[in-house]
Amino acid sequence: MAATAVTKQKKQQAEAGTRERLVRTASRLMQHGGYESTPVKQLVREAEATLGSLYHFFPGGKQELAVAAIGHGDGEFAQMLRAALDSDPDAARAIEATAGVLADALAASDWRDGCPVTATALESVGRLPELQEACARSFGHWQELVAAKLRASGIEEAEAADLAVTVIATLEGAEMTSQVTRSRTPLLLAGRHLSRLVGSYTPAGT
Amino acid sequence: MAATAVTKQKKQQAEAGTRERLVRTASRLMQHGGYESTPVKQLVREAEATLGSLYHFFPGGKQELAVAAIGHGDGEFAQMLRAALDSDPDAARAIEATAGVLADALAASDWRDGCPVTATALESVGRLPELQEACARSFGHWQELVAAKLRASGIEEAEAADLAVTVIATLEGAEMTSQVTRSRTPLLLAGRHLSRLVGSYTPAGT
DNA sequence: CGCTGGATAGAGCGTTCGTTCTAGTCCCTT
DNA sequence: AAGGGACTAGAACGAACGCTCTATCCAGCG
Repeated sequence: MAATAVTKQKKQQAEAGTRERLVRTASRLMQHGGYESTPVKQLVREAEATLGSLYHFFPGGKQELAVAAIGHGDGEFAQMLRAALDSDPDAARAIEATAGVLADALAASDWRDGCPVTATALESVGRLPELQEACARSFGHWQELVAAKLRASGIEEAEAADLAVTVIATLEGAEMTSQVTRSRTPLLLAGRHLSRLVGSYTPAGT
Repeated sequence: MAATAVTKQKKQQAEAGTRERLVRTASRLMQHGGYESTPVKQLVREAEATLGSLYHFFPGGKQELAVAAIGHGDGEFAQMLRAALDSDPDAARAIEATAGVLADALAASDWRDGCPVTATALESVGRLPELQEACARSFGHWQELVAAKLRASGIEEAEAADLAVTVIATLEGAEMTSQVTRSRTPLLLAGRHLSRLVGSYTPAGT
């Protein structure tokens, strides 16, 4: 048991290359076009892997890889979120700054790099339960990050949790609107309004 | 010219059956799974039409039909939005009521009938420009409906337009979150928070 | 040194995709 | 009654889909 565990660890280091490349590429492509619009062959080509490798690492095929890709996107977005939220001690201003960061990233990618989960989430509803759950988990993680920031700014526990749900939902909706209209404005407005909303819950000024 | 116009009018009444059925079915299926996940054959079957009819009415094929379907979904959603916004003279309360209506409709459809545009909008970004523009137009229409309501409640012109963008974005994001998590809560929270936000802009109480 | 099993490689499977095409039906006009 | 255009009908096409399969490579071990 212990021996197999060690072996497995070694193997994972060795295989990290191809497996990681597949997951990262899948995450990026699904961020752009979602699940159905991302053919396995293109995925494998861009990841510089082969079909053999894909089905070796993911016997469950495209869907299993997609679940892993959502997990990867979850982590990446969470990292960006943490950094943006830490940029200002005040929660309201930090959230406005986050919207700004999202707007910049979106514009810099020619409006391609939206939320790494949204597109897939909508496709998965009611047809790919495992994917749908992975997406739901991602939203939960991000909400928790925001909630922690709100609590740190003195907002009461339950209120913070509720507010965090709306903050993430608004950022998601505004990001989609910015993508489709090719304009930073929706995200910047969302930032401004979320800041005002959050500010109305914080006990004191800064 | 006038004669052709009359002829056309007659024809449109005659052809309303099949063409309308195709558009309505496309709108419904795309509401659930988006563009790529909706095969033409299934579409034609459920609309009780045939491929011949589809390519007769929409020489541009699936994409042209999709644009028409987005337009149809736009109109349907706008109608619902108007009704919900009219349910209360106060803008803040009306918007909260709207979120409630969306939550009820979503739950009643077993979380399938989300926004008729969102899924397609995300898929269209950067690959199907005509579809993307149709989606952007839809968002614009809905924003205008909300903006009018806000202005009617005494919010200043420019402020109302900005706020309307965030209201629609938040409702979109919350609806998606509700769909994926199979829970009314995100929509209901969005309604409560939007109400508070809008209330902070309205001049007087009620 | 040969053996073994994880990893790579891609041709090819059956299926399904969007679309085209020809044939046919129906009704309006003359 | 005859002609013509709008509409219906679905078989068939090439391309692309996700996936399977056999062959090969190569590092680690007895």
